Amino acid sequence: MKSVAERDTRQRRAIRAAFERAGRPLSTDEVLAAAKHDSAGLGLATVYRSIRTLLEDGWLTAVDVPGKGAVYEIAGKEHHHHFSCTACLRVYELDGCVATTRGRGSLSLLLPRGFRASGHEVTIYGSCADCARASRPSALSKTTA
Amino acid sequence: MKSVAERDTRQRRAIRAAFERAGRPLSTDEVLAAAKHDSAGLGLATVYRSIRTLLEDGWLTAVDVPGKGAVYEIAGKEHHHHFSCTACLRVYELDGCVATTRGRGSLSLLLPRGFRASGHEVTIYGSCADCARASRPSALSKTTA
DNA sequence: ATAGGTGCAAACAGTTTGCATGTAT
DNA sequence: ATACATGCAAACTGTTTGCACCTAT
Repeated sequence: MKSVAERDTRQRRAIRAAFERAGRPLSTDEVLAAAKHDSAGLGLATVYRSIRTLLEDGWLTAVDVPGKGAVYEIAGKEHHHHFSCTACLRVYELDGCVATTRGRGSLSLLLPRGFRASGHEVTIYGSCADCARASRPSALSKTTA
Repeated sequence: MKSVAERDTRQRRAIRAAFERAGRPLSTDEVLAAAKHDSAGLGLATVYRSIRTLLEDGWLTAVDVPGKGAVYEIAGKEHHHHFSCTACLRVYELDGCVATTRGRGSLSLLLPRGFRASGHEVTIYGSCADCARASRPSALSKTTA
C-alpha cells in the first residue's frame, strides 16, 4: 500500500558514502566534492534535495556552525558538540557535553529568572590536530628533519 | 591632520540609538525597523554599511546565532553567551560563561588530543521570560483573572 | 567646497524550484 | 509503465556594490 519513500540511486548512494567516509559533518560543497568521486556530473541541486530527504528520513541532522553556515552529520549519535577549525575550516564532532562534564545543569545557572532552556549548542574554535601540528614550529623537526 | 573618520548623520544616530534602546543583540531587519522610528525612509543598504562601519570602529561586535544568522551587539562587554528564544526569535545576552561557572578549562576536556582551542560560542535555546509566561497555563490566572 | 554618506537599483552568492528527461521499481 | 529522481536554468533571499544626489564638516 505504502508507496516507496526513497529510491536507491547512484547519486544518493554517493552522498551517503561521502558522509560515511568523512566521519565528520560536511557542508553542501564538501558533499558535492566528495560525492562527485563516486558519481561524476552530480549537480548541486541534487545534493540539496538529497540532503533534505535524508534529513526528513532522520538519517542526517543539520548543525548550524557560527561562521560556517549549515553542515550535516549522520544522525542518531548521542548529544555532543562541535569543533570548528579556523585554519582548514573543517568541522569535527566532539564527544560529550559541557553540561555533563562538570555536574548537571551548569548551563541553567546562566539563565535569567523566568527563562526556560530547551537545548543548547556549543562550538569550540581553534586548530584541529592536523593544523596545529602544521603551524607549530617545534613540530617541524618531526615533519622536516 | 587626520581626516574625519566617521560622520555624525541622522541615520547613524538612529542606528546607534536602536542598539542602546534594545539592550540586546539585533539583526539587520530589527535594526532597520527600530531605527526607522528615528529616521524614516532609512534604507537597508545604509543599515548594512553602518553596521560594517560600527564593527570596524569597534563599537559593535557580530554574533552568529545558529538558526538565526548574524546579530550585532554593542562591543566591549566581557565574555558572555547568548540565549535564543525559539518563540519570539529574539536573542538575549547572558551573564557569565560555562567555562567559568564550574572551574576553568572544562571545555578543553572535550577536545581530542592535538586540538587547540582559541575560543568558544555557546547558545542556549528556549523561551525567554515573556514567552515562557505567555505559554504557561498556570500563569494565565495572573494574566486573565 | 568637498569628502563622506545615503537611497535606489543592479549585482552577487547561496539555496530552492519548474520542467523536460532519465531511471529504479 | 509509472512515479520518483536528476540536471539544468530560472527564481528567490539575503547581502554588497555602483552611481548620482545629498549633507556634515
